[in-house]
Amino acid sequence: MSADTSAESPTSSAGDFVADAVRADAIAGTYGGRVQTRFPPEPNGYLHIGHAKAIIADFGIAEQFGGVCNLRFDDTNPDTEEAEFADSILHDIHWLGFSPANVFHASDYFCVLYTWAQVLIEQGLAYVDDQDAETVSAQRGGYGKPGIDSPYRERSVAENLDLFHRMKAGEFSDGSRVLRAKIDMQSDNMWLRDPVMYRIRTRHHFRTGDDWCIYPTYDWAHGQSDAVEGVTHSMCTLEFEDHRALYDWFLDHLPLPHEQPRQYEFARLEFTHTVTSKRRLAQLVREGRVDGWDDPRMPTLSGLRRRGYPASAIKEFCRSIGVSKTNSTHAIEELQWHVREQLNKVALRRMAVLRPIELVIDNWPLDVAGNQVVEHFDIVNNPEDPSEGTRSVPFTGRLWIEAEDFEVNPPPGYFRLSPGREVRLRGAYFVTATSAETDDAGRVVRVHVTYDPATKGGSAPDGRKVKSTMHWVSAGHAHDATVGLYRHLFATERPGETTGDPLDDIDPRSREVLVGCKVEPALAETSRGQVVQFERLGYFALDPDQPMFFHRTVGLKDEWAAQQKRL
RNA sequence: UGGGGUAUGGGGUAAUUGGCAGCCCAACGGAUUCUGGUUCCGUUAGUCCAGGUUCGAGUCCUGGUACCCCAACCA
Repeated sequence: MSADTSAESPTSSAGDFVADAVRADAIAGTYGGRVQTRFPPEPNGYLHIGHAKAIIADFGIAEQFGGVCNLRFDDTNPDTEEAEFADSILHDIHWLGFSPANVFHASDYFCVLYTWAQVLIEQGLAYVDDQDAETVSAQRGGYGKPGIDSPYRERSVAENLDLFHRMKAGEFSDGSRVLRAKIDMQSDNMWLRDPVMYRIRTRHHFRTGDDWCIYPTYDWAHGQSDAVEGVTHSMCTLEFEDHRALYDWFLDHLPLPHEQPRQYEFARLEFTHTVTSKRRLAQLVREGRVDGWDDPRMPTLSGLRRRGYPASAIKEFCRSIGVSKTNSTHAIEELQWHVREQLNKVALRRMAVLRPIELVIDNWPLDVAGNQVVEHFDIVNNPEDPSEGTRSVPFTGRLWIEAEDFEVNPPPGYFRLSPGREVRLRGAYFVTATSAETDDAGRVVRVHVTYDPATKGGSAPDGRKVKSTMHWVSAGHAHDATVGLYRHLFATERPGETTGDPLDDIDPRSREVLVGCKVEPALAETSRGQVVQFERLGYFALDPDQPMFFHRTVGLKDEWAAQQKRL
């Protein structure tokens, strides 16, 4: 299936029941062939990987059927929302490669919502309740237990209208009154037990300023905003399934400018070892456990971007998992597979040594001044893409190699360097180990080898093979760099497995930083922010904010550790 | 305790709507390879349970089981 290796190559995408619904509507002519969706984030934090699924579903459906998808900020709660968050959200959507047809805000409709609330009041379908939140909640009853009517439920239309106007005028204190829909306090669906539509909140809103002191709730704002905009298919996550009856109820009683939209619910995207809860991510930022919303350890889109995840990998992953109603937790490795898949085609290859030991070539020549000869080799930048060309890498008789690339007593299946064995130094020469020096603790610190001048460039004229090709960095030319290895972002988040403070679950070993690893000089020419593959070590992103600091994006095959264990 | 949902190999996701259970990841085996990467070939393994209808059931019927969501003036 590699005939088409372009980034746009469509992999088989999983099924999508919303697409089926759209098709059915097209056949039935429900919306006159119109398809309109919307992505409705609340600007109270940065977008995380979980949102990517919704973005791709919303924009994807519109794209697939030649419809439009708008961005609509669900900014109905002035307590938590900020312009900074709205900006970051728009930026992340663009990064993923989508362009909203329009950028709307629920707050654009505060006036319509206010008018429509009066429409409901006039029909006797909404009333002002003077009770406090606790009382209202208690009266709501419980599962299997009916609720009881508020004593204010039967107020006259005139009185409700008057009270509602005065709520808006700021005559009442915060929390002293609410506007409620008059539906059914006996309903099995808790959301139909006279839900709150407006609450009094004397607060500054980041867009409407101090124009309002009453704010609509999610339920009163969402479906109505969809209806005003002309949305046809309104997708949200599974926990809103019970709200659909309310969504429909409101719209059934209002003078809508378009055909009535319908809500569809799909399962939220969850990963192993990953926190996808905006509340907890906000907590990490607030308490300074991370450097910010875009910290590379964060599962936010901005964090992943900084970590080197290509947007295409995230999109391909989402397409592969489809849109279904089954609650499921995806192995984070699955996302990483897509990251490697994309990166393998484009990441430049470089050599680096994370845990260096010295390799001395005893028969390496000296020049007339008695210094070691320096030879330069042209090494291919990306074997997957010859057009990336080669780079010149200096080579001498004193090199750094990876500590784990040498074993005094090689276990079975180990085919790198060991005494008497010949291996290839990538792009340079074949070398054969002769002896090793150890420190006081018995660790190998220096390996002595001899090289075969006939194998210059890395291949033997007599056709003999070696079982291993190792990476290396010239000791006299190496740059020191710092590498951050992110083992796990956060602890496993599984319902039932979490006890106490969520932050206690974070693995303190989640970040391992290696200081002073050795990288080849050509790395310095690689532009910042780019992802390179360190030969055999995995993919690393050069942090644009920190000179010579690399974040591990993903390993090649993270099973290396397991293989080691088996040996 | 009432209501709303969901169940397909180890993890996900399909099945022309009643017609050979397919695909991706993982695992395992082999081939290629100047990265223990990539690529290629192959193997293992699945319809929640119990009945029923039918020539034929993942799909339809009956009855169970498990898990998720709902009693915010959050979204």
